[in-house]
Amino acid sequence: MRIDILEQYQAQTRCLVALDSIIFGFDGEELKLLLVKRGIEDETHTWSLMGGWVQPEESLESASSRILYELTSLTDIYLEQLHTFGSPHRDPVERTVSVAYFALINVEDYDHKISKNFEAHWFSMQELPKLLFDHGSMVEMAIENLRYKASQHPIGFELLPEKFTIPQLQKLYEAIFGTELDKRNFSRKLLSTNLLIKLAEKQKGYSKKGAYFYRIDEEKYKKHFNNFLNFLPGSTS
Amino acid sequence: MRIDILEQYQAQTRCLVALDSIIFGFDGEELKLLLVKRGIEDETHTWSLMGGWVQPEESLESASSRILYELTSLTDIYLEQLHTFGSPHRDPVERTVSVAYFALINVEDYDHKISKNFEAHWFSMQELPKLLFDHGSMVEMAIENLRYKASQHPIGFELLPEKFTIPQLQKLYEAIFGTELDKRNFSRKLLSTNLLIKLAEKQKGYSKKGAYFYRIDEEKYKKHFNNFLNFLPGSTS
DNA sequence: ACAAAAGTGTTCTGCTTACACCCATGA
DNA sequence: TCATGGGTGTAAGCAGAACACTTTTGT
Repeated sequence: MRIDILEQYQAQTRCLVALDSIIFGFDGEELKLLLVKRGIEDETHTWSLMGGWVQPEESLESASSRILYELTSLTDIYLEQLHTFGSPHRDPVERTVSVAYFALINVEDYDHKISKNFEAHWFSMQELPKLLFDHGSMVEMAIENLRYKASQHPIGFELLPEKFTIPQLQKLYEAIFGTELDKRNFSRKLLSTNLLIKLAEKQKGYSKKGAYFYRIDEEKYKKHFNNFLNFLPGSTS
Repeated sequence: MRIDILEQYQAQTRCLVALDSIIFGFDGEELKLLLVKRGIEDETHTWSLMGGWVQPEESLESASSRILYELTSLTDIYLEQLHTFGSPHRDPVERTVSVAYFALINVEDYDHKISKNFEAHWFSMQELPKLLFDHGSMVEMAIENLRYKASQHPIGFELLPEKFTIPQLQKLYEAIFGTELDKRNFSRKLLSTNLLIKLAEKQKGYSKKGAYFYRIDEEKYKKHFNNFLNFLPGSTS
């Protein structure tokens, strides 16, 4: 390695590199976003995305998993890089480049008793508070991306418990797209993927008749992940 | 702002933040990638993506435009953030987080007489040399992304001169997707977008009959950018 | 006249949509 | 028994795919 290269490296300014996670959940009715008040340290009490800084020996992926784990104590969650935000003054304290990830978690698995270090709260997408810095744009981009992804890949399942019913899944898609779907067309297309395994058990309590539970065929799910689903329109009935 | 926040900021390590551009071009037959030897400074003579560092008062977008301008002296080119790469040791000299952008340029506009600071060369996608660091993965991700984008949005035009023929455009799509398309289906679907304006002039020299030139309707192009095109399969004839 | 590329239409198939009735059960 | 949500089938329309011949013109 030649000296002039090292000099070039030396001459550059270094930036803080942060990670922020847009964490989506679904409570059976609405799409939700998990926000935190970095309240212990911050008097302004603005809600913000869960975030943190990348550590010296960490990749971006593992840093964002770690940060998510610190908040939710969940592992193996769906996590995908969204976009990197780097306007010079997005963070007024010091220039910080932030890599945003979006995560899909199953709200039932989220244990809110854990990590009292953070004051966290699930917000309806309809009623988001004002967010820190440019976190609002991050959320906007994330929801767009989620819509696209969900239309093309069967990622909806990541937001549901292991056992779920078709009406639950339909409600989820309706929440993601903000539209109503025809249940006949929806279930036909869904079942035509052969991705679902019908269980003997029925859901109790929600409806009188009870809907059958299904689980996803993990093998096929991974294998067919890149197949288009095209779950977009289709109207009510 | 409370002291403990400032302390937290202080405690973090800073990283170098780089930008790398995956620059696509089309020569009428093949999809090409523009690579540079950062030869003046580098004895190893590895080819690499065009890159640079983000400056203190620059956004990521403007930094990548600037870097592209330094190499090609082109402005107003199609440039889109692809992904951010941050493995701890991807750059052996010092930890560098690199934000990759992909660019579409018209090869005819590219003036290779300019910027002798860089030894640059157009490579066929079939015959890429070994690349610096993780630039190979960047290129892989970029081509996937280009395929997707081109299938959903009419970005193909960005790679062509202002006036182009339908057979040229078809060859471009064939190069992007590595497949052959049926010219009847292709031109029908293309014209059905109403995005093309037929010119009186015909292309000379390439074929005996000569194909009509078209140009794109800029207004509609911008307006309909988000409309799906679905230019994927369709076989030969 | 012939070679080489441009240009153009039709049929078939399968997916998407729209739409309505019966079923099972808890209250 | 009735109200609520679960579950299923069918017909019409449309877009994608497959496919072949004529036109133009330079040599």
